Amino acid sequence: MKQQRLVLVDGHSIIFRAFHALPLLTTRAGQPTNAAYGFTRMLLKVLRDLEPDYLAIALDTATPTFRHEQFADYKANRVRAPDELLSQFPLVDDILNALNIRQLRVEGFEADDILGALAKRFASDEVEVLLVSGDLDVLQVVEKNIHTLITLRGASELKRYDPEAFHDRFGFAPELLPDYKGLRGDTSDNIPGVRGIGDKTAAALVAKYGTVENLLVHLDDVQPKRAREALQADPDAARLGKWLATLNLEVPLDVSLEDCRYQLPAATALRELFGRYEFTSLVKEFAEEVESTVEVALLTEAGATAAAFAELAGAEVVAFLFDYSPEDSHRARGIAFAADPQRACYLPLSASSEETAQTALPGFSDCVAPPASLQEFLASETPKLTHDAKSAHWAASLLGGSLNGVVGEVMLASYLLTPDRQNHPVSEVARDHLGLELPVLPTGKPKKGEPDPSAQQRAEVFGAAAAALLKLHPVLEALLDERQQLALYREVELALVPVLWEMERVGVLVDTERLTQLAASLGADISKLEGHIHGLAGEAFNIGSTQQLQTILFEKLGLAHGKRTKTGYSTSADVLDKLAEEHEIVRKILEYRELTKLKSTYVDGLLTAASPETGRIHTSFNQTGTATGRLSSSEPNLQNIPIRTEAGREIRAAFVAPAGTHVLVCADYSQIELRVLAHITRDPRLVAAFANDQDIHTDTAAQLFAVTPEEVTSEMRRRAKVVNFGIAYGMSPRGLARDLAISQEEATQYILNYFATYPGVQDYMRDTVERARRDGYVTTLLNRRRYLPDLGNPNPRVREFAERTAINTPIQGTAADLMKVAMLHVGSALRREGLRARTTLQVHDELMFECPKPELDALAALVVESMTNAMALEVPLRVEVEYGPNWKELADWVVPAA
DNA sequence: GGGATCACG
DNA sequence: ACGTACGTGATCCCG
Repeated sequence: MKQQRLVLVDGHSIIFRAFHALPLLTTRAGQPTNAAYGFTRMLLKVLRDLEPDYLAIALDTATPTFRHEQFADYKANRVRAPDELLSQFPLVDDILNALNIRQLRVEGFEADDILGALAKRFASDEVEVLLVSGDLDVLQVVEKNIHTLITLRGASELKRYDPEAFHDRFGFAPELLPDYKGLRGDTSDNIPGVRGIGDKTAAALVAKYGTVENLLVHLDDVQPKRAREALQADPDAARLGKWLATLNLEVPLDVSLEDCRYQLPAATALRELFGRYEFTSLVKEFAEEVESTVEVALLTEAGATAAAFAELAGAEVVAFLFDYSPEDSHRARGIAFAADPQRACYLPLSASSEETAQTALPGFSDCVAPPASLQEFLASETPKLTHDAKSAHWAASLLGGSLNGVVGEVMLASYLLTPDRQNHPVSEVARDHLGLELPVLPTGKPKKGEPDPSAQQRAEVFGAAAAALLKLHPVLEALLDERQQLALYREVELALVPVLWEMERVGVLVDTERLTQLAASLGADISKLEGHIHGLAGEAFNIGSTQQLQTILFEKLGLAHGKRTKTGYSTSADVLDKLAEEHEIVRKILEYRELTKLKSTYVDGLLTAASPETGRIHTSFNQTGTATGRLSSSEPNLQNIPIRTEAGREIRAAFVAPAGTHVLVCADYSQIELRVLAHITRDPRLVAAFANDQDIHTDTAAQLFAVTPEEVTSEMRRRAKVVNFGIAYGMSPRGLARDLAISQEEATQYILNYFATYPGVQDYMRDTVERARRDGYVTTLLNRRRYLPDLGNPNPRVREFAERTAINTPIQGTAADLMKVAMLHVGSALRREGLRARTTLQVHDELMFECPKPELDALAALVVESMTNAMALEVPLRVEVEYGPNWKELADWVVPAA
């Protein structure tokens, strides 16, 4: 039988070598990766070159070893590893787990000891052992069936030592290495050695006398004289040095050869792993053999186009991508589709009639309406894959048709796999998961006079991308399946797309006249304030410039400055609030800030966004924009319309229902995050408070201040509310102290009281962080996942931030899961009941509807039912419904008497 | 294009 | 001694 091969790697020594040999690479997010990358490369090289049957990695532990206990100076000269290196150990851990490599750690022993011990234990004529290290120490166990490979030149090459190679280099037997090292010392381990004996002498002495002990017996004969005197002066140095350099082979480690049997995971998993850490070249190395090119047909005449669509009718699944025009992000100037990964078609589409030819492709400005065959294809139930289905709904609609049959969406699948990514372009997702380099259009704006990329170029790029979707989507689904996220993907995210599309399509009605009046009155107030402020300052200046404002406030007027920013002293509202008593100008500036913000962002912004024909605003609900699973809203953002100040609420008055015929209906989840917290923590008191429908802040206040609920004052309740609020963010005593304007000691006491009251919450915080550190990620109720590599970051600020994120994400993310499910339920209930009411906005814990007046009670009942029963938690969910003519004047809806 | 500021949950 | 909660997006200024 062929000799089996066991490879044992000294993890730390390779990681250190890699760190120092490679420039400081980082991910886009700033996580250093050079050591993890170099280490991974080395492992892959070992796997490829050595083809081990068995493989394990030994690692040092943080605890001191028996060597430290015996010799305080052992490795005492080592400087602490830099943060950039320490922060990479969690990555290495994750990589080893993902590669399925057995990790060996034994407290009190070094990786070297483990390598030596296992080598001796398993080496035989049946099993060859290869030790891989960056240190020479392991060479001492080299023998017939134990060879070692030592890194050369950083970590890119390995030199192999068998007994002969060892003898060639050192001139004595491998087992005498500790004797040699004991004599000459080792500066890197702070082994002193015998003063006056260096490399050459030590090697000669060991070659002649063998062990240190034998050498000391024959001390009188030792030549040269210098060495003899050195040994006579300090014989213990040699004994100690040898002892330190000798591997301890008595490692208590229960591991069998079979435990280490090794098989590299599938290429798909490797690409996902390497993609996560942006090891782009490794992703490429594990790329599938990609067909050289995709054959793309540019459809320019009706016959070929009709034939191409006819062919799709019977396809199992068709991938398509719209090519959007830069002027109007929802209008398509072309569509690419593919039913076969090697062949794609691209159909240029004309600009709509009211537009000029400038958005049309060169040579195609005379195209008329899109062909009926395209409309039929999009509207058909033919199973379709695309990248961004909601935008595709828009495009199909602008083409005068509709879209059906979407069964897969690469953007959403990629989002669930890596929610931290800022965007999910097909080209990057394909690179990460297929190792496929897709062609891209020339970057940057075309220079003046140059035409846009030609239709042919666009056809190549979009055709190749559409074809890639056919291969990409199954890979993403397989990864989602492994992570148990298929249900979340298909039944929540994918199902939500048409709901969001419908909300965007319907839009919200704004009262543009009211906004215009508001613009005028704000404008007048602002210019009055401006004059007043300039007068108080004694000169005209730009109040909107923080730099000019700093000069006026802190230099000219000599007001006390607070915290610094990168560019000078802060003029933020919390700093100005503290100065408000000092000088009238400060109060006026705060007022000016409030009004200019309202006017520019909201009044003017909303007027620009409103359609001149319909008065409606069609925001975009971004489904892949947050790391927690929430939606975001943009162009314009309708999730941050003012509510906290009286002037701000005037903006809400401009969000209206069609006058006379409709009402706005707003449905809010009450205390959604605290209910989720109660569910996740199962904390008895928290659960009971919600089960009994108590006022949670009053309940908390009663506990924090040790009074009965009746004795809770409004101030106590306010403070308890701040505490409850902060808990979900992993607040610190300092943050709480600042928010409540109390001492840190007092804040600490509040938090201690809180945890004493709700011990389940404290357990949750501890357990969540601990588990996240172990797994590398946190999850929500529906198994949404967020990776938190910074949990191992040695910088306390960075690490603690990650810890708070670990605490907050399951809470915020579960609430987001709940709301998404509720929206789906509401959507199907509206359809089932045949109501004309429409969902128009979602603001995280709130849904807004535009409702025909006669449907008010039916809608409200339906919404309460759908939202309340979205998921069954340990605590009941409560929903409050209000209605009115606009978003400011709302009245409570109550269940009508039967 | 980045930083400061401020609107929301 | 040091910076503060978690998650977003829009606007303005300024280099």
